[in-house]
Amino acid sequence: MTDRITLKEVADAAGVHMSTASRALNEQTRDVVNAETVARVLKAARRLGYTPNPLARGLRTNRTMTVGMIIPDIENPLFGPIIAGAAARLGSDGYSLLIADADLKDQASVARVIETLIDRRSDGLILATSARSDPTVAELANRNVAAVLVNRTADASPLPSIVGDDHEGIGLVVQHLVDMGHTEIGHISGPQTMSTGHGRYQAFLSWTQSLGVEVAPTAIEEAAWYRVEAGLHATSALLERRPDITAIVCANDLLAMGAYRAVRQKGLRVGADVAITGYNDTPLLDLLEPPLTSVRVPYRQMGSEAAGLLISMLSSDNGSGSPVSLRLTPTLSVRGSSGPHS
Amino acid sequence: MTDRITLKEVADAAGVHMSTASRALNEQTRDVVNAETVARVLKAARRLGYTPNPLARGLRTNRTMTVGMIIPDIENPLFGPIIAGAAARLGSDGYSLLIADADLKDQASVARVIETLIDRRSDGLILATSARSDPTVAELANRNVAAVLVNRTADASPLPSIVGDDHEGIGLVVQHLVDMGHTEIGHISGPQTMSTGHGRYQAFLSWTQSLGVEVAPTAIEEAAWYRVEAGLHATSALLERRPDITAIVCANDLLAMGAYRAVRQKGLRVGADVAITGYNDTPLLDLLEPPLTSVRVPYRQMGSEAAGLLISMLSSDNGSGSPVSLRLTPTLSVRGSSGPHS
DNA sequence: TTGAAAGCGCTAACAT
DNA sequence: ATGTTAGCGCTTTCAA
Repeated sequence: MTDRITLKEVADAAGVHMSTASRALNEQTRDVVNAETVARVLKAARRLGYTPNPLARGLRTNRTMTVGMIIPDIENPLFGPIIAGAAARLGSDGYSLLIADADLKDQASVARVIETLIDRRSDGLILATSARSDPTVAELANRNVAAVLVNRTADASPLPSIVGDDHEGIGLVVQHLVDMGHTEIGHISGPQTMSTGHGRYQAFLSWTQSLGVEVAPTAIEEAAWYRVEAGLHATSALLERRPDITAIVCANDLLAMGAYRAVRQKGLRVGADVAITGYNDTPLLDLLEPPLTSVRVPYRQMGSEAAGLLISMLSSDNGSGSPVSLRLTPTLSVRGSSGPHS
Repeated sequence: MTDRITLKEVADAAGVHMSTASRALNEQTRDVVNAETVARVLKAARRLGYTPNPLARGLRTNRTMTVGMIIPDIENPLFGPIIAGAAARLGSDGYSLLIADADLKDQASVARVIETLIDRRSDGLILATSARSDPTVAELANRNVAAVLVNRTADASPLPSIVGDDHEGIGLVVQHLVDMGHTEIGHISGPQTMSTGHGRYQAFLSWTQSLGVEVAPTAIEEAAWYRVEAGLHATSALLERRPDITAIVCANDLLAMGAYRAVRQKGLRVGADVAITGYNDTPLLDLLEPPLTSVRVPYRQMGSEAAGLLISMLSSDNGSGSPVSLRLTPTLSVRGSSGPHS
């Protein structure tokens, strides 16, 4: 690569000492320097194409202006918007985003990846990985690492989190199904080890109860993973047991895809015979026949807010004002898969 | 964060000088040091939990062990696997991945993002953005920045690239359609400003010709963007003009989704009346009715190969052995959308 | 085989 | 308002 201009060269070109050039270039300390000098330094810097060496600066200031993000499996379409939102917010504050993807099934890999990011001297971490009981969350808090959870959270997490409001989201779904005249409503829950799976399950119980919909334990089936196949099996089991069910609330879109298949395998029609709803409003699933009714979560904003929260944690010199977790409000995209009770 | 152990502390603990500790810790120079001393230093380092400060090291060595990656729009599901593949390969070689997403429609934003990555002293760059004529590609080459193009390439690119073999992929599709008895085959091409759009278009012409399928210019329609709506409009226009067409090769899956709609709007059945094929084999689209026939590109491998190529460029002390571009072989996923000619 | 010393480029006390 | 100085933690000559 081209040889880089150093601060000293800029200073020489401007006829001032290095430290004066440093002060002139730094917004914080600029006002201490003679205005005319500042102009001269800035001009020289621009002319020479000076860009500060972040390593030298970081070595001195002990900040890298880098944030690490751990993604469980980056191929999940969920994370694109989260990354994009975080990257944009970080970039506008001068931070860069270090990405590491870890295999969630392999706890050791998660730990290793986190260590890498810390060893890199990331100023803070954004975690998209956590299960409800995740030892690393507590450990990071203990080690006093600045970190934020996004999308999922841990039980009684010592780390702040930005998540979707699952209670609200499931409420929209259940309310909608009730409005459509359904009374026999089932639930394909996500894994109860994840906050989303657990939260949506609890929300389902809570809303059906408060809306006066009776839900027997037989109307609920847990999927072990967020996968199409798991949704297929769970729904098959559910329909076998409870053929009277006319609407199924799925804990996410992949499970809903499995439910589509199961319903069809039973010779029933999605939407007309059995209403199905998803969660996440994954792109392209509105192209299905029938298009999937799903809860839209503002994932891009989620990434952005997580970054913002972390930045505020990093820049609060005082330890005051403990950072506040956020619960983002979802909306319901009503489509053909959730027809009226016939 | 916790106070970090420095090399000096390790050296003191081991009762040697800092420079000896440095040599003992570095694989390259370890053999210069007394074996017993090495053991003592390593033990001390492990006991104290020493991790080298990458900023100090980078400042000294002028390498950050960081690679920057520019993504056009990270929300495109294409890039998840590419990122994952690259991150894995880089990680195993001690590199970290800096991600920046740029708005492709905004050339200035692309340039800004690239500068950020360079200013960060990334050792090299992976670009997933380039159009066929992209000034930044030439500029990077001129500036002698180590960089690799992935997924797309530029015309006569001075930078090596890892892309899918579009000629091969379209060949699989056309051959398949011919096998199914189709003789009136149309093409919804991608934007000709992108190498994928152009390459697949050329491949379509080439394969139809060599397989003896006559293709009038009226059988081809260009979509201005890779979007569902563009596919819808283009396909509508195509079918309006050429109602005799029984098979449509789409330049990517989103365009194919638009084609589904257009075909249905004409009161025709996808698969039975008009065969449709896509490109990319986007997850979940096999769940459509009918499931989409599409060309599968090994995107994860693509990311991995790109990283590997860049690493080899970075570590070749000699300027010899110019890096070799790669063209990865795709496969065809045949599904219900490409039925036989009836 | 090991130690001493310099310096990568920057910031921040301290001095003027 | 500006210059002097020290030092962040490391690698790497040069000496011993």
